[in-house]
Parts: sequence; C-alpha cells; structure tokens
Amino acid sequence: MAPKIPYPQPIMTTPAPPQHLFADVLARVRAACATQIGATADLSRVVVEPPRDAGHGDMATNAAMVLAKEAGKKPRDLAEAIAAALRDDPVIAKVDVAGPGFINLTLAPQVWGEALRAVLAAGRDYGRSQIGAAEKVNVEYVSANPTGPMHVGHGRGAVFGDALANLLAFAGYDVTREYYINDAGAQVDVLARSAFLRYREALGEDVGAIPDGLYPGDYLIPVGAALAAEQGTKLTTMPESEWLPIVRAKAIAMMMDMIRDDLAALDVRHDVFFSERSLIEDGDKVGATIATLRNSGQVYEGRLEPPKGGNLEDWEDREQTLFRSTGFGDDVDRPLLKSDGSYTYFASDIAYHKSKVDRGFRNMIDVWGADHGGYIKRMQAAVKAVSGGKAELDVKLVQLVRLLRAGEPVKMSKRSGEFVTLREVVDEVGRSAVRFDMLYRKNDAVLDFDLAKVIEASRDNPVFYVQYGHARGQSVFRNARTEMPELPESAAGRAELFGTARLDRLDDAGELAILKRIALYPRLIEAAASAHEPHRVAFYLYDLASEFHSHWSRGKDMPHLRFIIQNDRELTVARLALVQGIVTVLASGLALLGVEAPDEMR
RNA sequence: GCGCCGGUAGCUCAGCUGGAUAGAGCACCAGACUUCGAAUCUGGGGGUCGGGGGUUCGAAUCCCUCCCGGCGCGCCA
Repeated sequence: MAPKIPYPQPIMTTPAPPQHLFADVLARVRAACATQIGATADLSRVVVEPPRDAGHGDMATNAAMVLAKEAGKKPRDLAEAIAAALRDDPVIAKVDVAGPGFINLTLAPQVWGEALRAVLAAGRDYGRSQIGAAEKVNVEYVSANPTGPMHVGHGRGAVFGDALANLLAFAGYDVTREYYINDAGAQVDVLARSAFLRYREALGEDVGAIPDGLYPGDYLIPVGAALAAEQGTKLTTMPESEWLPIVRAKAIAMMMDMIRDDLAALDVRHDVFFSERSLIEDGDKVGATIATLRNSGQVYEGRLEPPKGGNLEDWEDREQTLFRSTGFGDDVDRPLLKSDGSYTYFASDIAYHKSKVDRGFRNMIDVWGADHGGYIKRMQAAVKAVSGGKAELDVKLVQLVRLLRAGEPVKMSKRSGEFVTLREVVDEVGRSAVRFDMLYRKNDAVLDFDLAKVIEASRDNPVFYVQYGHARGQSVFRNARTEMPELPESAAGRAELFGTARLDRLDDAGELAILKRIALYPRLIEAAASAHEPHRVAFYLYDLASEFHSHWSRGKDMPHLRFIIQNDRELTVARLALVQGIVTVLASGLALLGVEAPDEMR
C-alpha cells in the first residue's frame, strides 16, 4: 500500500494562482466556514471536489459534515449556514444543500470563460504549481547494474521515474534525477573477467564457449576489441590482480555508455550518476557511516536468528556487525559486513543515502523493481538513522512487465544473453508508445506489454487515442484557415487572437464539459505529484481526449455545434479558443509523460 | 512461518487521499461516414468491489481477520 502523503492545500484565504479554479473556490469555501464557526477551526479536512453526478452542480464540499462535530451543530444545519454565507459570493451562482450535508455549488457562467482565458494566457505553464515550494527532491531511478543492456523491466522503472521527476518539477519541486551505479560488487568483477575473455578473443585467441558464471552476451565483444586496441597484448602478461581493475573500469565505462544510449532512446536523462565505488575509494564513506552509527548506538555486534522457512543448510550462526533497523520498524536487524569483512550492499546503500542527506535532500524517492520489496523497511530505517529522523524516503516499487506479442508471451530468458532488450522494444514500437503504455497503469500493478497492441491505431490503444486528440485539434486550426486565413500558425500568436474572444458564447453542454475538465488540470497535477502517481496524468488525458472526440462527433449530426461556423466569426473564434485550450493541456500532459504530441497522424 | 504488492463487469484496468446511484476500454448486441480527419462517435445488456467482522453521518478506500495469486526472506546485488 502506498504511503499516505498529505495533500497540501492552501489554508483559508491564501491567494490561489489565478488559473487554479479549485484552489480559488476552496479558499472561498474555507473563508465562509470561518465566518460560521470561527477562524481557529481546523479546516484542513474541508475539500472541494467535482461531484460524480453533474446534476449536483460544478463543485461540492464536505465542509458541513467534517466540521459539524466541532461546531456542535447538525451537519444539515451547519450546511445551511455556510451555504447562506456562500450565496453572497459573486463567483457562485447557486448553492444547494443535499444528502447528509453536502454543499453543492454551481459557479457563475462567466467563470468557465475566465478559466479558459487563464489557460490561454499561461500557455505551456498552465497547470504549473508551487506546492513543491522549491523544496529539494532526489528521485533515484533505473540504477541498473552496469553489466549489460537494459531489459524491459528496467525500462518501466526508467519511464516511471522520469515522468515522476517531470511531474514533481512541474509542481514546483527542485528535482534531482539520479542514477546509482552499482560498480563495486562482485558482479562487476565477473563483468571484468567476461570482458577479459573477449579481449583475448580480440587478440586472436580461440577462447571457446564462454564458461558458466561469466556473462556470455555479444555486447562484450566491442569491450574486448577496445581493450585490445588500447592495451595491445600488455594485459596478457599481468596477473589478474593487475589487469582486473583496468578491464573492469573500461567495461563499466562502456556498459554505462550503452545504458545511457538505451535511456536516450526513451528520452530519459539523469542529472547525477553516482558511483558506488566512489563511496569506498574517495575516502571510506561506508566505514565512516558505520562508525557514526556505532557511536550513536545503532550499530552493534550480535547474532541473528536463522531465517524461517528458508534453506538452513548453509546457515552458520556467528556474531556479526548489525544495524539496529528494528528501532525504526524493520523486522530484524541487518548485517553490514560479510563474513570476509567486506561491506554488504546494504552498508554501502546506507552510506549512499547518507550522501543524499549530506547533499541537502530531505525528500528522496527511490524507484525499485518489485523483487526489492523486502528491502524497503530497512532502507527507510537507515534514512531515518542517518538523518536524525529529518529525511523521508518513499520507495516506489515498479512491478513486473510481461512482454507479449498478440497475447502470446515473448521469451525473456537471460540465458546466453538472448533476452529481449529494452532497445529492441523501443526500436520496434517507438518511444511514445512504450512510455505511454507503461504509464497508463499504476506502478504497483503488473503490466502486460503487448508489442502488437501498442502500435495498433485504434481506440483500444490509449496512446493513439490521446495523440489523435492533439492532432485533431491541430487539424481544426488547419481547416479554419480556409475561412480565416489570418489565423496564426503559432500557439502564442493564436493565444493573442483568442485573448479578445467572446468566451461567453461557449454555452453548449459539451463545450462546458470540456471547459470543466480543463479547469481540473491544475488540481490533477497537484494531486498526482503529491501522491507520486504519474499514471493519473495519463488517465486524465484519456478522459479529456474522449470528451473532445465526443464533442467533435456531435458536430456531424448537429452542424451548429461545429467549431468552424461560417458567417459567425465571433463564435468561431470562441470555439477555436476552446480547441486551443484542449490542445494546450494535451500537449502539457503528454510532455510530462515524455510522449510526443503530433500535429498530424496521417 | 514472516514481510511487501495485488484481488473491482466475461477480459484489461481506473476510482481524484473516506463522499451521493462504483466508472472506462475491449468483447457482445444495435446504430452513425455527400463530415471541421469514421484512427471517431451514439445507445444497450453486464457488479456479493475476494469472504467476514469493526471504526462513523458515510467504506472499494481506514483497522482487524481469513482466503487466493505474485515477489522476497544473513554473508547476492
């Protein structure tokens, strides 16, 4: 279950950004509440939301039900009192009390036109929020081992982390995108030995089959060739202790270049690539972190119970160096040193997260694969320990991706390097399809990724449906130019023309539904960012596109509802302004998801 | 045995941090192309929100418990 993160809402009459209609009305509602039960009341639970049933007005508030106890009144009575206060507000046209004490608000008609005007004025900045208050957030994602190409599961983490970082930045956080390079464990020594074989191969030696336990993939052949070109035969005369660091460094560098290329194909980029090895080689940060924790009593020498239900045959009861993670809610204390005295992965991970704390981050988000789920509690415990309880770590687990083609599973065996790489998938179906499809699902649900379906051009394929909405909007502008040749090509130019539009002429039910959806966007952004849930953006865009397609089609049977109306320039301009609002929001949301917003899709 | 993640329409999934009569797509049935793009749209049937308790004005949502599926369970990363 995802941790509950309080959704920050402006308190009382805090001035809302002019384009944020819901925040504005919330402030008005809270002010009205304060007039009824006093300014000291706790209004944090008072919310304003769109009712499910459009017959209940434009917005509804739970204020009376939430505050009834504190006010010492019945919810209905309190609702009537608050409603009376709200009736004085010129923005609110109608106030009804309904059900157990809901207050339903119908806004004055001009509000929607003004909301659209705010969209046009803000342009690409529409929906941008300040709830992040420029607070620093570290988002760590991908962090795939530098031992080979990325596979599809890595891709999901990459896309999720990237979209989440985009979303947080748009919501006003100061975001750092980080990749932790696991370049210190045993697996990079295996990588080095594997590359060394390819090096000998490049020198002309017949190395035969790649032995078990080494990486067999062809992607190491260029590493061997590069080593041969740079080093000649020099390495063959060295003992392993000498050639291994050289080969390892070269192999890691080339693997990281490959991974960066794979990420670039998905338009995923990071600000910081943090080397695990640097924690040891640039002064022993891991040892220092352990020492600090030992001084505060959080590290001790002790024995652990053998794990229940696991295989106990190789269990050796011995005293070891343990971190007291149980003090922070973990199930057992966790070892920091292996039996050979080297650091566990957990130990360097603590030092790594301490470096985030030292770099000023109080908010960290780690994106991990689902198989690391058992690791969350100890890591959160460690973050609390190294920050003195001041930093928060949220871990987003990205579930498995099942790769299918027309419903049939695609083999993903890692054996002999024959797994389907992320790059192959991106090359086949394109960046936008991969990204949207992976984001059109909660991160903690298993994802079926069907190579045949994601390139299908139909309503069944959400990415095309949404992109088509954007293209269709642009198409309306193209067609409008035959009537109105002076219609500017650029969004900015059009925004200027639409600035004087008679938006009060947008009074059809379909138009109003779209206007209301657009007005919801800033609230959606804040909620999605606060919950760390980029998939909400994808679903919102689908809904907006659906309303647009639906309204567009109404114009077939009812020509007076079309966007371009001959002999009524005023109405046409107003309706084109609405299309501009749709296109602006679709483009904004797609950009957050990293998906292209095409102008045409023929 | 313990922990984490799931369980919502036949299938794939949403459900806005506890709101009103639980939604969408697919599939199925019935309709709309001398059109600003039919890559679209309109209508219809279809639900014990895994089961059972609890919390309260109100629960798919929070708590407890059980069932089913996935992942994990010193020194691998």
